[in-house]
Amino acid sequence: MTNETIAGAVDLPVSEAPSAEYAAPRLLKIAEVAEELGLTARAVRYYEELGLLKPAARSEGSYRLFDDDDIERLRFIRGLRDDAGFSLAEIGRLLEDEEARERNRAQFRATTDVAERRQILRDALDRVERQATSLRGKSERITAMLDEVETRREHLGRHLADLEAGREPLHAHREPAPGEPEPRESGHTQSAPAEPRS
Amino acid sequence: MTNETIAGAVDLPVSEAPSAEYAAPRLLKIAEVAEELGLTARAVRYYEELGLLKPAARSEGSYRLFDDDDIERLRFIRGLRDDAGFSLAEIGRLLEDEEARERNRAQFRATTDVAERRQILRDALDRVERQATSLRGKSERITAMLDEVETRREHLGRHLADLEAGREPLHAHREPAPGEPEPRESGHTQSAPAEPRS
DNA sequence: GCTAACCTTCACGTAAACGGCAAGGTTCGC
DNA sequence: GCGAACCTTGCCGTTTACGTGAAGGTTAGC
Repeated sequence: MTNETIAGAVDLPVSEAPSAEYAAPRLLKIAEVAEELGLTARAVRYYEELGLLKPAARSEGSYRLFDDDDIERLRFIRGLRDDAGFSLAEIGRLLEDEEARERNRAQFRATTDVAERRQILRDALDRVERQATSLRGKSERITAMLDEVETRREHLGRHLADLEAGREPLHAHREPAPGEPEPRESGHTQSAPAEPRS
Repeated sequence: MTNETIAGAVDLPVSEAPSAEYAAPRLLKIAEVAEELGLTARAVRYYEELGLLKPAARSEGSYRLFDDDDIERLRFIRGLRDDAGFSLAEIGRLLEDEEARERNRAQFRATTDVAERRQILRDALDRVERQATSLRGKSERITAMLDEVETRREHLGRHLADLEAGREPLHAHREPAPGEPEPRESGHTQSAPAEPRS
């Protein structure tokens, strides 16, 4: 309902009017941000409290004001939380790594000492590898489950199509029945109780 | 320490000794299961309390006894929790779907009515598609992040290799610096504050 | 310049996912 | 047949990720 242009509710904080040359960077109040992201104001405050979100900016009367970067960051957080199932602590670590990366880039540019640069790169590489490992674990697990599910879906689809077309393949020649893949015994991605062994 | 053959602590529930022909199905007590899976006994009891795990089997004195299927199920649960970040409630739903699938297969085999079979297949397909959708969301999100991270890693790797080899490519010709990909402006997978626009 | 609507900071409440302890029953080796 | 070790069922405590007021300041429209 409200995912069209939200615009219309905010009009730049009055304090020290900009030189009218900087395109005013559209600052949103907490409820607006929350609405746009499908969060609650409380949640956003909580994320700030945990240090996931920088103090953003405050109005004269200490209202929180969020810019586009903040919103991006919040969207990122929400994605990690909802889609990837990370805890806020994990998200915090990922974001910290992200910031350390920023700082390192500055550091890297600031020095010309090769040894120091090498060290910075090493650190960055370590962090990135930790992130990758963490993600790969989740990714592999989920992909495996997804494959399994997709296989079943195709199987079911074929079955259903057969039935719909009237030609029921009288599966007396040991067809594995609806959703079961071929009886393989190496299972450890299998979950269902599987038929009794004897 | 104890992940070799656990055997030695359990000796089949005495009640009504089997005909000595059924290979005794190795039943484990809760602590043994917990150890093998890296869980705690409390957690396992909690999963049962939530209905994720069937009553398994009880010894004469009401000790919980777990068989291989239970262990598989627990391993599945742990995987979904740790790797995929599902809540126990979500896991419960997935497991219920899994069981509904089992029941449906039995139903399917039990009937020969084409309409009924078609309905069973439709239901199964619906459930599977729900699972797939749920998983795909997570998978895509994580894969996207992983790609991003991998890209950075390769970038860093090349950089470091260059430095190690002594041939520092004096990146004065606008090399993006350590971990930054080419400056693309379409960003919305980006999180870090990005350099000031002007 | 007043009020409704929004914001602020406490502060306590809650659901989820267990941890931990108490009081008592069970198993098992000796 | 007995004690150490393990199990049982409560039941209360804890951490995480917020929800829900309370008490009061701020903003915006009239």
